[in-house]
Amino acid sequence: MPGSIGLVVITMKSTDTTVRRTGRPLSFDREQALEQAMLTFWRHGYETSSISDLTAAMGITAPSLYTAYGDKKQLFLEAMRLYAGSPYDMEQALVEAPTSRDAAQRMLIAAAEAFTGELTPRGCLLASATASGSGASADVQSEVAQVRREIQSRLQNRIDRDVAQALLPVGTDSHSLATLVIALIQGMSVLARDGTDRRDLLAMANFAMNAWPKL
Amino acid sequence: MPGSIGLVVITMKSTDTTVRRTGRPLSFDREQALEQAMLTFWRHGYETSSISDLTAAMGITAPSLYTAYGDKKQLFLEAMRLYAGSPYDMEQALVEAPTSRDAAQRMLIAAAEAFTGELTPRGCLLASATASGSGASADVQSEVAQVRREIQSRLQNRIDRDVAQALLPVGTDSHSLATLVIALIQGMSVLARDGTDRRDLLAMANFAMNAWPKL
DNA sequence: CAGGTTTCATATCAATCACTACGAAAGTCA
DNA sequence: TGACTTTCGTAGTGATTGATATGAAACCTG
Repeated sequence: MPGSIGLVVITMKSTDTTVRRTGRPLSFDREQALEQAMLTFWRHGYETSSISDLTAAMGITAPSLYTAYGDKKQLFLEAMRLYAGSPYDMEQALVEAPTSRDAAQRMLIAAAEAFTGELTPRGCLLASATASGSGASADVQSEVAQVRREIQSRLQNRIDRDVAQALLPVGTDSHSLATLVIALIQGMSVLARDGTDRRDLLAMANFAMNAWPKL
Repeated sequence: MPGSIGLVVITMKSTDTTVRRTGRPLSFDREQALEQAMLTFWRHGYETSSISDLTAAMGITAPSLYTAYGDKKQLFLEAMRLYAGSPYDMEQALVEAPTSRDAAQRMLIAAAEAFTGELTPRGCLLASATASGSGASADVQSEVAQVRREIQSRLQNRIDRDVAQALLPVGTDSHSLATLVIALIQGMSVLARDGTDRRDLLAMANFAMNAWPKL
């Protein structure tokens, strides 16, 4: 979930960059430009980021953008994958947490910190970039929604595991619990954009954990 | 907070409509057209609703829109006030609730229902319409944020009143509590837009109330 | 070097953006 | 009725949108 600024993200693209290709080579760093595109989408949203905004931030011209990434939609989807990180990473984080309660708390804390970073835009790209849009971008909105649902689903599975292992009361409503955590994270994005500072978000997240079921 | 579809909202505009005015009269219902504009902004957002979208929904032409409402920004702000209702109404609702806990619970339930209405777009206009946008709409974003902050502030004051009357533990963190409720409402908007149904949102809201302090 | 391939910068494309000039139409007021 | 005022529909404004055509430039291969 957190943005990976400064981290080298290993993307699993089909184009193998180790193969020597003929023709004039790219004159810019494809990953670095993608990161700038991600930051632009993060700050200004999908439809409300223009190609001009993107090319200015990426330091390339429009034709370079289109030959390197396809079109605006594909560029956004690639930027979104860079932002969200690989699903494997999150699966790992959920597995490594001792309990689902820890996992939820860590997610909330990580969100509060990521949404108020000094080097990045405020809020969450997944929450804000396609929060609204014209009918023309319905497919992009739905792809973003699917990423959110997948995160929620993985957390719910983690909770179910704890219930099965008697770390949570029998009959715990794992669905509502996972929904609650995701809703809080999305809501924190709005508040962070409004200027709520990190300390307040962390205090709120801490408060919210009081709703977590006790044995 | 809920949209007032079907309700006549008394707006406190300086233009007194009871005064006979000279010249050709308006050929459309100003309030009804405003409601259609609100629904359009609600569904598609501020920047991502075009003047064409708005005039089509309102059943008027562009010049009529501009003479009646000013420009796109003023139309949106007026539509937002129609959506949010008068501050007096919300103050009243907060006062009428027996306790701040009831007030918070009612706000959550009202939000869950309003965000999944069959006659209205999903989610919350205040949460989604300006969730992202170009720098050109920063002033509009800030006005929406101010409405959100005012709602949060009023809830916090209501909580403080309960603390003073010993209905809540001394030292209750009213700020975090109010922040939590607002964050949940904003988050529910995102989930409602993703397709989460009313039943799930209500169950989640109910679950979240477990975080409310007990005496 | 010559041939092939890809990216480069320049200059644009049609479509849409928010917004408005203009004159006819429709009302009030004397 | 005849001014006066305001809104009406038509047709556009310049600017910006996402996306490209074009030919020169830069690389690998042979």
